[in-house]
Amino acid sequence: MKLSTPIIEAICNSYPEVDVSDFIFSTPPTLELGDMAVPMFPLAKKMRKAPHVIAREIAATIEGNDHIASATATGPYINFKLNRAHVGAGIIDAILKAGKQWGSNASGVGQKVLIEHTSINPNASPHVGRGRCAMIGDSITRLLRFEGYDVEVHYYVNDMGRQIGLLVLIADELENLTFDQILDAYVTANQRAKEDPEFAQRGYDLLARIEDGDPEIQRKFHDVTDLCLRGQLAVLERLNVSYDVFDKESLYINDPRLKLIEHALTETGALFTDEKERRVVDLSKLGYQPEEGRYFVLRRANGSSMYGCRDLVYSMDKQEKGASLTMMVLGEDHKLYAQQMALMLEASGVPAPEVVYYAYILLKDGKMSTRQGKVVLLADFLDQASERARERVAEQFPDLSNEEHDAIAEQVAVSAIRFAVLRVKSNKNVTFDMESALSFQGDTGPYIQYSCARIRSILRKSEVPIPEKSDSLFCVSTDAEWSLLLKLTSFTEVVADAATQRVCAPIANYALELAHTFTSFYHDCPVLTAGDPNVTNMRLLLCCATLQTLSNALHLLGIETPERM
RNA sequence: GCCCCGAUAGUUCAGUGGAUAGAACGAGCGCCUCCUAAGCGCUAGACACAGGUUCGAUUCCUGUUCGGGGCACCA
Repeated sequence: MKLSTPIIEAICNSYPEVDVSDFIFSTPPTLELGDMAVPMFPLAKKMRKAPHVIAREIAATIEGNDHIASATATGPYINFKLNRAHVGAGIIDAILKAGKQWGSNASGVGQKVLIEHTSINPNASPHVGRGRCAMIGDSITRLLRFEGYDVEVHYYVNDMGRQIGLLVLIADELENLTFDQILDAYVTANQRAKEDPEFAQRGYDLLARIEDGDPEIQRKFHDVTDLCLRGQLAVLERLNVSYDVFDKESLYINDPRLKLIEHALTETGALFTDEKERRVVDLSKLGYQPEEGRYFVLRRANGSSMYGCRDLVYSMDKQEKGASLTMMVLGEDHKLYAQQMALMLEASGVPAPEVVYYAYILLKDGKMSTRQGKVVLLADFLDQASERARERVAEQFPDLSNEEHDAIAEQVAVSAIRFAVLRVKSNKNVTFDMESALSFQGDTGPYIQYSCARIRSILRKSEVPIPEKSDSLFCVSTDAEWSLLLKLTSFTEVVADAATQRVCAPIANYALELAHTFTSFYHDCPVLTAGDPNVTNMRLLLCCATLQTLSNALHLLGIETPERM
């Protein structure tokens, strides 16, 4: 039950004319003032009385019960104190009963979602900017699954196009191209295409041939793409990011459904052949206002299709898979493009996907640049972070095996990067600083994992059995315990808001706050050495509930919690 | 030039139409015979600027400045 429900009931009992929508709950600045506050400003207008007068009147009529200990008017607010033992026991029991499901509102049960994310061009090992897309997409997937949605994750493989053509040319020259060489090869290829028109033309020729279905060329494109994709997926897998379905761009080249789209666009008068024999969509015919970005080219003069062509069919294909919601995670550089696609899709009777955008990750000295080698590769970060974490764990737990050291180190490294990226709202540029990301101190993923490890340590050492639920002697004797209980119970609401808004940053920040609240409790309230068996019991329950909540929150972020660290 | 995002402490980030704007890093001072010091406590420090809406704006709106992204044959 929500903490606010008994309060609403109590007020409505005395004031039947008050409507639920008049309530805005907030938290008083300090626990001394109360646990929950209701400001009287909205009611003041309705009842034509000063807020502090109403507060005093209403507070006087409220009687304590199981849930409510007291109601006090403080200026224009009514501050409620809750019955700590009763409410606290209810919170603990709800968490332990729900277990791994604790926090879920089950808002997505029975609904299917198709989400596409990451879809990196197969040309290099992914850097942290690309990783932002993967981590956001993966966390939204986890969040929606947690809420009960049936989610299918798709990855669009850009296995053709000019860049792959150039890469194929280079691969032909160098034999046995490896994944590690691909970035260099890609940079070289682009450089040459710029300086050598003949080389560039050969790349375009390859595109025309693959579109004609030349099997030899298809094989070459496939080999280069596959090499690259496998290398990229290995890195993403280290980050706990996974996909269900891989859709190859090349499969959509000569898709008959494109004709349907072109037909629909022609019907609206938007699709025309321009003076250079290109097939162009005039988006202003579809309701697009600005002059910039008004025209969208579907086919080159020679009839070969542009990227957008295949993407239109791909979007149609995704929509036809029967999901009630289709989503994409895109960099903000794709905003205009996605808007253009949406207009063309809708004109063709295909609903546009819902898009989550993310802004770029910057480095301290500016933008990342693949060409200048100014990037932080995910693999490099993970290697360094893992190495650092390993040294620490090996020193602290020499009894554990090498494999265990490695496993913990990797979990810590992944948590460092995932947390650092996910805690920032996705529409903001993030400045990534290698040193602070590697430090594991302060507001970091490892800090939260550390809190979990401390809880596990207590549970391991407990000589009394861990209780499964609260008993009649449950009591909350300190503010530290009570603050922790209040923090725990707010998880459900955090999840609900995050899921409806398709954001994961609030989950990350919640986990951090909860870890801080737990640590205060940890320092103030001895568990095993409390002296009173009832207090120990209660605190053990509190530890279990906190561990469950932190684990659930971290799971949504794709972060695991080691037993020791 | 036009369009879309953003601007909170020295730095990196939270947050809210209402009671004292939170952390962390960095700086200074403390704390391990005590469940893991990847920790804790204390001190110093911020809502870019100007208007407007409102009983009340850091939050909503407009403008300015600064930063990021985009604007037809790349994908």
